[in-house]
Amino acid sequence: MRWSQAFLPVLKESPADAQIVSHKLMLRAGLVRQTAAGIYAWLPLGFRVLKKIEQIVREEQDRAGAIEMLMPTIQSADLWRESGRYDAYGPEMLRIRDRHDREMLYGPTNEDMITALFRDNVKSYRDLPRILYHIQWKFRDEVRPRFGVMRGREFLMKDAYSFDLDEAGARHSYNRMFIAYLRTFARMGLTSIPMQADTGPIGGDLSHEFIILAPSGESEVFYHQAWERDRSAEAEGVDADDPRSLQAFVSGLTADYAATDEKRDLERERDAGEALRRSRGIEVGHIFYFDTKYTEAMNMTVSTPDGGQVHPKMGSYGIGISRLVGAIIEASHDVAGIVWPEAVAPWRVGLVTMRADDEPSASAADSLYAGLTAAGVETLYDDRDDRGGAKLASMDLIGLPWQLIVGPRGIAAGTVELKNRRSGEREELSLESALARLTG
RNA sequence: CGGGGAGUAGCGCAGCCUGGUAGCGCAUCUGCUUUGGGAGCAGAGGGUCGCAGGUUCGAAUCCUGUCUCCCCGACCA
Repeated sequence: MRWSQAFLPVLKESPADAQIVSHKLMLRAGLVRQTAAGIYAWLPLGFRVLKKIEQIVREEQDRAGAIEMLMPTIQSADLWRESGRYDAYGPEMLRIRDRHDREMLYGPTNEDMITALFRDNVKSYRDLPRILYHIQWKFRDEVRPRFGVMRGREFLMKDAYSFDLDEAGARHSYNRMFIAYLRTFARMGLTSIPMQADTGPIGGDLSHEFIILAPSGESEVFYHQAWERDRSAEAEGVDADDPRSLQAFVSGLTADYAATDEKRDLERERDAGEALRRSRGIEVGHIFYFDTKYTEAMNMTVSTPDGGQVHPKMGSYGIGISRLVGAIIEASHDVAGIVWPEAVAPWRVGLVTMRADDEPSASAADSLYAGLTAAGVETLYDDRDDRGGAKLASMDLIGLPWQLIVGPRGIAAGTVELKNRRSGEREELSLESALARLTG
C-alpha cells in the first residue's frame, strides 16, 4: 500500500477522552474512531489487524476440530423466551422491535440459537461430538463502556459451542479448546495464563479465564513462574485425539498455580514460594462447561446406541477478538508508539523515503516496493513528499516490525537502512541484501 | 444505576465569572526558503460555540430544559 493513496489518519496529540495507553495509541495511529459510547468504526489500519487476529483464531479453531459457521446478529425474543433467558438477561441486552412490532434483540451471545439450530437438525448420537463456532459481532449494553475497544458495547467475538454425549466427552472437548487457546494467544506473541474461574451453580473445575500479562491490565493476577514461558509449545507432542493423554497434559499444566485477585488461594501461593509472581492482566478468553443447562431448557435430545434419549452436554468458549487488538497494544508498545508482534502487524514492512523529491532515492524505493510486493511481503510504502523525520515518527507510531529507510546519502553509497522496530537495531545494507533479508 | 466533570475548527485548548457577534497551538492549503531523524517565513481556508426554549436592543457568555461524551464506584469477552 502506498501511503499517498491510503486512508491512514495519524494524530500528534491524543484525544482527551482516551485514558489508557492502548486506546490513545489506537486513536493516534488511526486504527479506530469512536462513533458512540463503546462503539467504534474500524479504519483500514485497525481493520487489517482485526482480520489478522481473526484468522489466527480461525486457524486454531479449525485445527482443534471446530467447524466454522455464521449466526446472525439479530435474534428473535421468542428464542430467548424458550431458554428462559429473555427476562433473566437484564438491561445489558439491547432489545428492539421490527416494523410488525415483533420483539427482537441484538445478540449478546449465541447459546440459545446454536442449541435451537443443533436441536432441530441433530437427532442421533452418531452426530456427536461436534464443536461449532462463529466469529460475529456482539452487543452488550454495558453500564459503563471504557478503555476503548477493551470494554466496548459492540465487539467482535469468536464463540464456540461443544455438544457431547457424556461428561467425559465434554471434558475432552473442553481440553481441546484449552490447548487451542494457549496456541492461539502464543501465535499472537502473547503469554496467556489460564486461571480458574467461577463456574456458577454447576460447580466443578471446568471454567478458565485466559489472562494475558500487561502492566496496565484491569485485574491483579498471581501465578507460578512456570507460566512465564510459552506452555503451548509443550502441547506439540500431545495427541489431542486421545482423551487420556490430553487430560494428563492439561492437568499437568493446571497444577501450576494461577489466579486472579478474586480467586486467590493463599495456601497454594505458599506452596509456590519463591516461584510466585504477581502482575496485572487482561482477560482475552473464557471457556466453560455448562452441562445440560440449555439442552434441557430447550428440550434437545439425541438417541443413544441403546435406544434411549439424552440431553447432550454443552460447553462454550469465547475469545474477544476486538478486545485482543487493544490487549496486544497494552502488552506491546513503547514511548514512540505501537510495537506489533509480526503475526498480527497490519503490514510487515514500512518503507520510507527520507527525500521523496530526490529522484535516485525515490526510484530506488519504488523498486524496493515492487520487489517486496512481488515477493508477497506486506509493505506500507510512505511515498509522500513530507519531512523524513515526520514520516519516521509516524512509522514508529504505527509500529510495523521492520522499517526500510531510503535516502540520498545511502543511495549514493548503494545502501539502505533496515531498522527493527522492537529492538531499535539499525543496519546499513545493500538494496539486494535488504530485499533478501525481508523476503527470505 | 449512584457520585463527579465536559461539550467552542480535524486534534489539544482559551474565551464564559463581569453579555457587544470568536481566538491560540498543532494539523490542512498556497508560495518561497530549507531539508538524512516531528523545519522556517509569509499568506489562506475551515466553526449555525451540542440542541431547544427563555431573558435582553444584543447571548459562546445569563436562566430553564434536553441530548451526548468522559471519569470514579458496583458488573463484564
